[in-house]
Amino acid sequence: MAIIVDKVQKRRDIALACVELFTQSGINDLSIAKVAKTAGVGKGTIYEYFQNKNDIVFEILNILMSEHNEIKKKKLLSMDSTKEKVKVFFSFFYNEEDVKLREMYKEFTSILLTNPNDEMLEFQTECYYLYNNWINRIIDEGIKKGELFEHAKELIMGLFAFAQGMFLMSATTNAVGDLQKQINTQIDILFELIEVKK
Amino acid sequence: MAIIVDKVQKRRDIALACVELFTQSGINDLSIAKVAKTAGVGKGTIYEYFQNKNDIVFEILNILMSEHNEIKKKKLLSMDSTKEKVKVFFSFFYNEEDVKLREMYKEFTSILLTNPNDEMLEFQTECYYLYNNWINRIIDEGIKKGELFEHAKELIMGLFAFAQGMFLMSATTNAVGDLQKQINTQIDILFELIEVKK
DNA sequence: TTTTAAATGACCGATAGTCAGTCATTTGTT
DNA sequence: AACAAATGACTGACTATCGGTCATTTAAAA
Repeated sequence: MAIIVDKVQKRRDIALACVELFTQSGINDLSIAKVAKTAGVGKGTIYEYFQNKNDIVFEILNILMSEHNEIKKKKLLSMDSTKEKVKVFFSFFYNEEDVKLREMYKEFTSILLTNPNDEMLEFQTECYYLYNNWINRIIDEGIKKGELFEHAKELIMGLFAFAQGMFLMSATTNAVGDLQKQINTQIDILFELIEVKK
Repeated sequence: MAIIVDKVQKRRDIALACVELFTQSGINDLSIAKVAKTAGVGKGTIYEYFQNKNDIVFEILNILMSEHNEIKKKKLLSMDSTKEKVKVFFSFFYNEEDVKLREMYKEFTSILLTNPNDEMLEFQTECYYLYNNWINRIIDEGIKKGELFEHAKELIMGLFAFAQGMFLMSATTNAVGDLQKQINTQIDILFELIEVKK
């Protein structure tokens, strides 16, 4: 036998070494050669661990995403107001600290729209369910605490799609000035409708 | 002088000749050589009329988009119910007859997310304003006719982003079953809130 | 015949992806 | 302990492809 490396870990390592590279330049301006050099491995090695350039984007997104989820989970636990929780939940789309993740998310979305593979679609689907559950739980709590009306859920579920759509627009047009404001205003409007007045 | 061709028209012609090609294969599987062959011109000629492959996508989208807008405009004029108008307005995202446009829209969005140029961003921005105006006018009419409450507008404006977001999700996950139903249900929910009960 | 816009495809440079060969480490044998 | 054999990891030269350029050709108009 010979050396056995942890394939999964090495894949991560290579991807991690290229986070800056990918978040600074767009994927289209990057060659595999450049990536290999940055990661300090040979070009052939890249293909031992990745199918292609898109696959590297996928791995980087995975890494940044789970980091992000950990942090957000903690943040949400330390909060009381349901409305604030919802706002923090959606802050991903404009938060200064999530720029890198957002850049990768844009690249990844671009890939999903044109060259998806099953693994990527499945990942994105999982994310969707995960976030849906998060919101659901936040709203459920709000209802239990008597802050929100029972019908809150059916209204709030559209919010995720709304935020996604606003983000897309802000990324693809010059028409969205202040994304944070737009999203939070919409949340305020919705809460007017679902919040139990005291 | 020599032959003077209508540059704008020829650009359209070439693009039109490739609509099928682009809507069937993804842009990544298409070479300029193939495009040129399909359009019946030399490779160099392509570059007389387009900056690059993305620019061809842009032209095709332009064509399909304005066709679509014409048709939709007429359709909307022939309708009475505000709610139905709104539903028809958003049918772009799932209508069987708009598949090709949607395919191109996906490709175009993908480009906008990673390699936009100013012209594309401006176009997309114009579209955004145009559609915003359309909805606004529909809702305004509804208010004037006494079908809707005054506050309808602030609620309905989020709908565009919502639909956009739902479309994105349906295109990038396996989690959205029936897009038409999802969108229409959300419209129904909203109209519950803004419709004047008789 | 001259002029000039339009069209062209051979050509070039870049790059994604492959693969035959090398290297490093472990295992088995004496 | 010494060494041979086995094998997975790694590599970068190589190939095929493709986007984009440009010198040349074509043909309409003057």
